[in-house]
Amino acid sequence: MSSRGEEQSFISDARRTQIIEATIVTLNEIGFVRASLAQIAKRAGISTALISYHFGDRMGLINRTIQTLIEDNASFVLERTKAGRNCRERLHLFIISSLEYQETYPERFVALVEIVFNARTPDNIPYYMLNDDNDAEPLLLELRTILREGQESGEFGDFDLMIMANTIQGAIGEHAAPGVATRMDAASYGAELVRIFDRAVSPLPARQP
Amino acid sequence: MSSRGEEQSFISDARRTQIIEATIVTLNEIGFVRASLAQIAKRAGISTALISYHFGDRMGLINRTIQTLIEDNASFVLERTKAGRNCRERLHLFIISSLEYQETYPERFVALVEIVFNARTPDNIPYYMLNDDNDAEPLLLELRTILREGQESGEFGDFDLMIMANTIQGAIGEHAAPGVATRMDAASYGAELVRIFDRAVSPLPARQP
Amino acid sequence: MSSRGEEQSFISDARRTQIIEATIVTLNEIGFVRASLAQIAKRAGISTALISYHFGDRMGLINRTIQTLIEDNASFVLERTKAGRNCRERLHLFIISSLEYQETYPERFVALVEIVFNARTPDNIPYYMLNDDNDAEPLLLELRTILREGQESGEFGDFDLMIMANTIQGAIGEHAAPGVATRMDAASYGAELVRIFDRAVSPLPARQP
Amino acid sequence: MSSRGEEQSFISDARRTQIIEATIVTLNEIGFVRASLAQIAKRAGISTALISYHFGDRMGLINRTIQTLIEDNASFVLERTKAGRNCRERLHLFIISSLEYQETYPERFVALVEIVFNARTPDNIPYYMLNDDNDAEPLLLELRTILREGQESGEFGDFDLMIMANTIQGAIGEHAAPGVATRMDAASYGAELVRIFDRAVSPLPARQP
DNA sequence: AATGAATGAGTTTTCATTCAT
DNA sequence: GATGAATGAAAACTCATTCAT
Repeated sequence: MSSRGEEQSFISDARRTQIIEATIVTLNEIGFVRASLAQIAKRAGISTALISYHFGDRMGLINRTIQTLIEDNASFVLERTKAGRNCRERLHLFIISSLEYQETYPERFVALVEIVFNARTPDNIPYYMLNDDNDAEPLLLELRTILREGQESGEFGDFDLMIMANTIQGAIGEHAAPGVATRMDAASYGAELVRIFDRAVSPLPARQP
Repeated sequence: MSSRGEEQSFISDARRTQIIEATIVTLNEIGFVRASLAQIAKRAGISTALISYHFGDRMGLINRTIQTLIEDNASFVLERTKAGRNCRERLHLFIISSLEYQETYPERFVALVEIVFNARTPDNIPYYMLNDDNDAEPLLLELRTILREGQESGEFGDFDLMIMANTIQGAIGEHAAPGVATRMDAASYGAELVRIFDRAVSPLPARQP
Repeated sequence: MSSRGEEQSFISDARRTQIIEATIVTLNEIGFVRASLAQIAKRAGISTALISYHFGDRMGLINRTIQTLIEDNASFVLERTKAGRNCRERLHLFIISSLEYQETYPERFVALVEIVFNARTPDNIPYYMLNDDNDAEPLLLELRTILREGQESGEFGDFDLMIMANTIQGAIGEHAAPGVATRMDAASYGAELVRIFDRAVSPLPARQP
Repeated sequence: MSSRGEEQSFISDARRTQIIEATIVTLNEIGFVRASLAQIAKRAGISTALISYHFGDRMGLINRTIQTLIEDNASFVLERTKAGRNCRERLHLFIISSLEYQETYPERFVALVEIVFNARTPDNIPYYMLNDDNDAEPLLLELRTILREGQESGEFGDFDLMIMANTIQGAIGEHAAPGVATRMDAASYGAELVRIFDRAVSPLPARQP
């Protein structure tokens, strides 16, 4: 509670933020495999020992970084999504704001991918295999909620919730695929995704000629 | 033509195959980052020097492995897909046989993912950013062909070719997502994907009630 | 200016000096080819990683070592040579003090030879082919200066400057040749060299009977 | 005695010669340190195992190579030197033909230097420290003989035999020093050396004005 | 005579981490 | 809070050599 303690905390927080930002830059420039503490420290302009001091060990830093990345992305998208007045609109907003985030902070998306697809727990479980259904992945949960409520309200037709949610999220991530982002900006890509999934989630109009 | 030359080639080829298989196992067990030559050699029951002898260097091995993985997957799927009598059927077969491959050789899919998302060229370009539209990625090309021909024949409606192709391929890969494969076998998952994308590619039925 | 900064610098400098001395010892004992970082570290009583830490890489260490060796030798000889009151005297002092240095620090001379005749640049240019006329080789430059000034003052006769300089320097180095140093100490060897080159540089008395 | 045996011997000899030539090329291109059997075999267009087969081990090859180089050089120079009708003439011929050899076969001289200054015996004695006075070094022996006989005949004055011999031989080698050979061809360099050492070996003319 | 296959030993270098200051 | 110093471990790679063929 002492002002000294707060002051130190401020400094610590700033340092941690700085290091995490340097980590994101490093992941973009040279990838997870080569992102050693030395490389990160160089980009942060500090010593490697200071990273260990603030994050305990390397995986501590990685975990804090991915946590930051997920939270940032989630808060950005969730804030914009909740403005939707019905499920279809919320789905549209989800797609569009997700792409807007990717376009605005491309390096954050790359850093996220680098960690998720490279990091493993000490017992060798890949991070991309970790997310048990309830924990983490707030965006996937939100997407499922939108879809479920849409089905319950009759706005959407019949489909498997998890599959549709994963498919939509996967499609969003594909904007970063090689050749795609260079060919089409996030808004156009989003518009097309909206068209595609509008049809995909619709209540079976194809069978009612 | 001498039996000597063939014999030696047999030995070499067999060794190379054995090492690539050990690489796939290693990538599954401990991931790309920890898949050192020592770990691979241990699983193959040989010395690390022998790997260098047969593949030049580590990236030589990685590149040969990914090439094998892509070719195997492609030939499996393409062979089954070509049996389709129209574009919709070929799309169905593409989805179903892709999932069948993933379910039959899950460790091959994981190995592919590990390499694609972790390897980088010497100038730090991620492998997942490499594929220019024409080169490599035979399955993505086939998928685009199916979709394009479907549009030309009127079987399919209007949508962006690349986006739809990427979306479908992404959705197929999501079968390996945590919780999905445990909840649903490849056949069921495929059936659901077929339903979803049948609607998504249909010629605008949603707007014709 | 802080005692902290100086202290740390002291530690680093001392370490670097210690490592260079261990390098010289190693070069004498087992030669350039076998002088691995491990061998040097063993003699210095430290880890190989510490060498890399202080010198970047192996060639960094080698280059710093040779630089030290050349500077030490040059300052020893130049200091004694400048006491000469005319060119002939300076030439005598140059020869004698060079041999004195070799006799006093024989291991430094060996280390220098080991590096110069074994090291190559990354593009395979031998170190013994590197010295362009102006750069480096301060002793050779001094020798040429003495000879040139002696010619200009009339103390010395006509001869090619570079050839005579190289010949004298070569002759000095030959004291370390097998059988020579064991047969004759530096002072006697120097006296004989002085006699020889006194005649060699003299203004053609042989043709003026 | 069988023609088969001779034939094989022919093949063996040719092979050995070929490998030694490849060794010389390799030593020139990349130096002793990097001249591995693999590099030599590559340049010879054969397998490394064949080198081991013909020379036992690496040092066997090196020793045969240096032996060849020394013999070639010696026979070239000795043949030309013996034509001299007195000691002074033989000294001139020795100097001139030595330089002619160096200019004609520069890569042989470099290879010799690379081996002599880099190779060490198993108990770490440098090759450049090996030559006991009688053995090997036929050219140094010849040079000493010329000088001794010149002194005995009165053609030459008083000087230390070994020192003068080493000095002359060192001066000859300096033609390969950086900047020298490019500035002056072997004939001019030889002429200047002859002038210099004519004075140096003369019977004390400097003291008789 | 010749080679491909194979390996153990050894190379340099980088790494994450600890510790005294 | 911050750093320079230091290290053991591990990385990829190269080497000389052996051996079966």
